[in-house]
Amino acid sequence: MGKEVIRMSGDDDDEHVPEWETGLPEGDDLTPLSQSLVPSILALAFSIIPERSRTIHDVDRASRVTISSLRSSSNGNGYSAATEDVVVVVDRVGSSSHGSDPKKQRRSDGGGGEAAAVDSMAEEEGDSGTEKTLKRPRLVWTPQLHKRFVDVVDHLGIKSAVPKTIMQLMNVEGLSRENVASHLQKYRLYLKRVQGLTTEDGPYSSDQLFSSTPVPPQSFQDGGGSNGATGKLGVPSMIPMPVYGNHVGMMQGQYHQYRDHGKYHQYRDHGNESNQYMMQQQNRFGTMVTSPSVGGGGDVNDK
DNA sequence: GCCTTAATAT
DNA sequence: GATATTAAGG
Repeated sequence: MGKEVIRMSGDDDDEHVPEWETGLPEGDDLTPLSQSLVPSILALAFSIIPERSRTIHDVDRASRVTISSLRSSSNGNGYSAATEDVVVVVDRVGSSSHGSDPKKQRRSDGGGGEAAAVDSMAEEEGDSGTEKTLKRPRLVWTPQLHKRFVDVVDHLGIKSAVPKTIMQLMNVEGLSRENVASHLQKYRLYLKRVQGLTTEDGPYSSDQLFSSTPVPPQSFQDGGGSNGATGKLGVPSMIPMPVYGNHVGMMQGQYHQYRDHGKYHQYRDHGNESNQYMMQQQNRFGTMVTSPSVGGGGDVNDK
């Protein structure tokens, strides 16, 4: 349990999951998920190779990779989705579900194991059912999750990216507005820092310092460390993630689901409602991370 | 009510 | 020490 070896090699499977694609818009109908977060000039200065804008196809591909990997490794792990109920929509506990929610739409059937991460670690409180009282495990922003976050923020524009909107666009079950807000806070701090270094700060005094950390080597992927998400680079560990093709951490995603937050719908239209097309690429891969090092689980932490 | 900022907990 | 969660202010 303590270790899930992730291997992303043969990623070019051609496994499609038709069910998930029905109803989804064509890739060409969608606007690019993101654009380069770093201005070209800046990128040039830092020797960052601008990546092409991502499209739904990219996301789809990533999803497939994830799925295939899950399938191949689902045996050894306890999180193999039982059979059905994979998608868990936790928001609103008592509400009768209607089948129209985009979130619920995605259903995987035996085999695929994609669903919310509700992980269960919530053993302590009694039982399932009262998600409201459950304590939510600490959310771990995996590279993938973060990437998605960045994509969305980038898509919205840093100025209009607010927690709620971001959360909606990310469309990740179990992710609360608070989670996003917190992460956004950190992200803004990071951006500010970067900007400070490049613009107002003198010439290129510390550019080198920064350019040396365009991408975290592998510190992100910690296998057992709880939040080792960041090594100790001299810089904030949040990097917009040029990591494309570096799917190393793809599987490790795991976030947990917490109390119901689902209370809002989407009343205030921000003008962009083009969401939904983002498929969830990482949902419940149950690994736990949080703390105790070893499979254990018990990290109930929280306060 | 939501967003931002600050403090606290893990 | 770093990151996430929680609380308070705007």
